[in-house]
Amino acid sequence: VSRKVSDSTVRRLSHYLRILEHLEAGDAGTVSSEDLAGQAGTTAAQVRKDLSHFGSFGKRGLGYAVPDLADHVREILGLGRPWRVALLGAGRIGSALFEYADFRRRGFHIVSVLDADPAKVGTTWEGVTLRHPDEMERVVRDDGVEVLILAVPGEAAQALVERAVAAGVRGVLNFAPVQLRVPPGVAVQDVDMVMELEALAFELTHAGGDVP
Amino acid sequence: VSRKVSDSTVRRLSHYLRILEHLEAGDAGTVSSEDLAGQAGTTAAQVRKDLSHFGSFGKRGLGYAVPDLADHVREILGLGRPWRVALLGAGRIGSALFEYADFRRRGFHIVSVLDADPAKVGTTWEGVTLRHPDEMERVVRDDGVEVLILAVPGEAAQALVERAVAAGVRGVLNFAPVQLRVPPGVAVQDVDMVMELEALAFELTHAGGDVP
DNA sequence: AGGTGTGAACACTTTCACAGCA
DNA sequence: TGCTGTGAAAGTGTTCACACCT
Repeated sequence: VSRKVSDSTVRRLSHYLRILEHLEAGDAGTVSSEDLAGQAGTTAAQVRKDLSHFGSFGKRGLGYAVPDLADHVREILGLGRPWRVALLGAGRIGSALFEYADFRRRGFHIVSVLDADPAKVGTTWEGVTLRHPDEMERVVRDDGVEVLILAVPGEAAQALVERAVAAGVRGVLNFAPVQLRVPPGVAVQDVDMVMELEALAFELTHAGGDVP
Repeated sequence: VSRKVSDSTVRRLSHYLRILEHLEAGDAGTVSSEDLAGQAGTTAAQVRKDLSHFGSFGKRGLGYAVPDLADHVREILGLGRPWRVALLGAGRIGSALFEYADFRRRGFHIVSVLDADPAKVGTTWEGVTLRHPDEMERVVRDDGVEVLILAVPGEAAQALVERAVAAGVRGVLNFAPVQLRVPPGVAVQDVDMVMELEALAFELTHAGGDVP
């Protein structure tokens, strides 16, 4: 028996979690779907529907207990355990991502870094020694890598992903502007900043409302 | 008279454009919706429907002329002219974005950089002198800034956006993990890398298919 | 009262299937 | 013939409205 949960629902859950952690840090012991919706920029019905796919976490007439709901959402998203992540590409974007503290805060630990630049291979970043992509298979196996953050220029992306997947990686966060081909069972999330800017350009261009 | 175009359609158009520019660089003088769909990871019907919102660009029995269609898509997305962009936040992520060549290639020109760090203010990056956010209004006016890339730590985001918008900015590409409040007529696109990783974690966790 | 959980109504998107033109 | 452009059908996601619990 399986119910499909939409991608938008998952994204919203992630957003709710951010807000809940904010509330946890503050005083609030309880929130209503109305409150949460307000802060997340959605509707109360949407919040309740999203949560209802996974269980009944609220108390009627009261709302949701903040720490309790936060725990549930973390569990739903699969954040109940740490994730072992490899960073592929130690260039500008790669190094920025490596230092991005919010990843670790949510349990995503960058345990390996790979880069083809001989000047970088062998150096150490906060205790992680940079390796050459030739060592992909060994690194994935030895470090127990589950997820790959792909921040390489683009031409090399597909070949590297194939090796990573063959070695056991099951998820890829892809910053390369290419359509990756992966076998079934492997999850890919694309981050395309040019696409976002273009969506913005479109909105601004067609601001008046109508399209020919 | 106004037809609404869905966000997903716009994202796909951006994707098509990337593929078309690839084809342009190669030999291909013409593509079918089938071809394009294959490379974009969608269906032929979807491609045709997406394009049909804006006109009839193909020839029946033949397909689409590549350079012609590329031009049309560029025009649709609002890339027919350059865009003046300001970068707010010259930290790790900000500096990576500044050097991201694909922005310029598509006509997004970073004409101003602002950062609160006194050690950075006054220095010059590829001909752009870093300014302090206090000068926001002057910078937006003098440099003709239309779009803001927001790459600041998060607490400061809302206040800075309000000033930028008041000064005339109409679009924001937001990397700060906060829900920005902007007046109607201002477009915001959020890029949340933690959310992407969480979507990945969710997929991997619920791989077997079913949800309680 | 007050706010959740949810089936049913609604809105939007994608897919189908085919008429129509090069 | 081959492939586009497009109404109609199917499928998905969102909103409504209210029964139900505390």
